[in-house]
Amino acid sequence: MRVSAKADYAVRAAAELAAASEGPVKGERLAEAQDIPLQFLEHILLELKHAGIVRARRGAKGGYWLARPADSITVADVVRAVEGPIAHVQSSPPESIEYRGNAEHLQEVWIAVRANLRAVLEHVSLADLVSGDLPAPVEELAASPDAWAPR
Amino acid sequence: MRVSAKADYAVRAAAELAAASEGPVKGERLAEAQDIPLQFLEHILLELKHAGIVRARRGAKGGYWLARPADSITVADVVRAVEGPIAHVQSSPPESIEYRGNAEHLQEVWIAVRANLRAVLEHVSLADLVSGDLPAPVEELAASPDAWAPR
DNA sequence: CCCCTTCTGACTAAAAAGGTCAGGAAAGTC
DNA sequence: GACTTTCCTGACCTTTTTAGTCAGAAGGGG
Repeated sequence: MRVSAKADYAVRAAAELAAASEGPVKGERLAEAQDIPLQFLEHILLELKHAGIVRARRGAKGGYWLARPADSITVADVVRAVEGPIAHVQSSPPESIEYRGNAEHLQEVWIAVRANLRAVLEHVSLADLVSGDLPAPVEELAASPDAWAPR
Repeated sequence: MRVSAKADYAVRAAAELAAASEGPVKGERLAEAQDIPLQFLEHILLELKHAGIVRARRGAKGGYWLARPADSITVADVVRAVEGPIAHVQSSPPESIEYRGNAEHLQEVWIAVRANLRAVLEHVSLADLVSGDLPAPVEELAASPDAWAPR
């Protein structure tokens, strides 16, 4: 139930790309802007490229840019590209698990958990993230003081 | 963003305890009922005991039982006991992370993610889980066919 | 042709995941 | 008091994941 450094880095780099209006951005600039180890970042960017989220060109004047408009790429897209499916249980998707005995309804709980994760991650685009103008339901979640309390 | 086998096992064992109306339940019975490796389960039960969720007695007629009524223990309690804090990013709680540059609003996103996780996990009690009578908002989440679609 | 930058695979160290094994310690029974 | 039962605990183990680093190949630009 935790977010890996890789996923965090990936989203931050993608946000930086979303904000770069023109031309390819060098890996080094992304690494500096977000304070990410360069060599690790390049591996992440490669994964994003393979997932079709990012494009790249080599050589002088080379760099990375988003393959699609920033408002059509969600945080979920980026996280899935580097971490795989969201909210798997024991490495299987919750809809494919069969629970027995008194745990039968646990499946519905995990499904609800995933649905609520998706409700945030699939509705925040990179454009939203950069502008800070998050979808209203997400904004509301983050506005509650209770959401900021540790536990 | 995944649920470990340990957490899954812990919740299932706790559900089984919640359903056992009377007397201590032996580890072996729990293991059989939920098809969990016995020795691994005992370690998990020990963690639940240390967290004050479960109690135990040794010897003949010994076993495990819930330390509190089943409707006052949530799935979140059990998951936290074995997995630690929910929705940490890079091993830190989201409210303590400072993002720079174009990723500034990422913090709000992770906060919203955690809030939505809590919205499910902290509101489903072991009693709810066993009866199958989940809180209405959770039920609604799980009812949507979209929530069952892989992605 | 040379420099720049991405691309790729190999490698590594440390931690986590998912267990197993062996024995000790309390509680109950004969 | 011996014996059985069951929990309790630490040590150990294998595999996978995490979070990187290193070295070099390959493609673009001037």
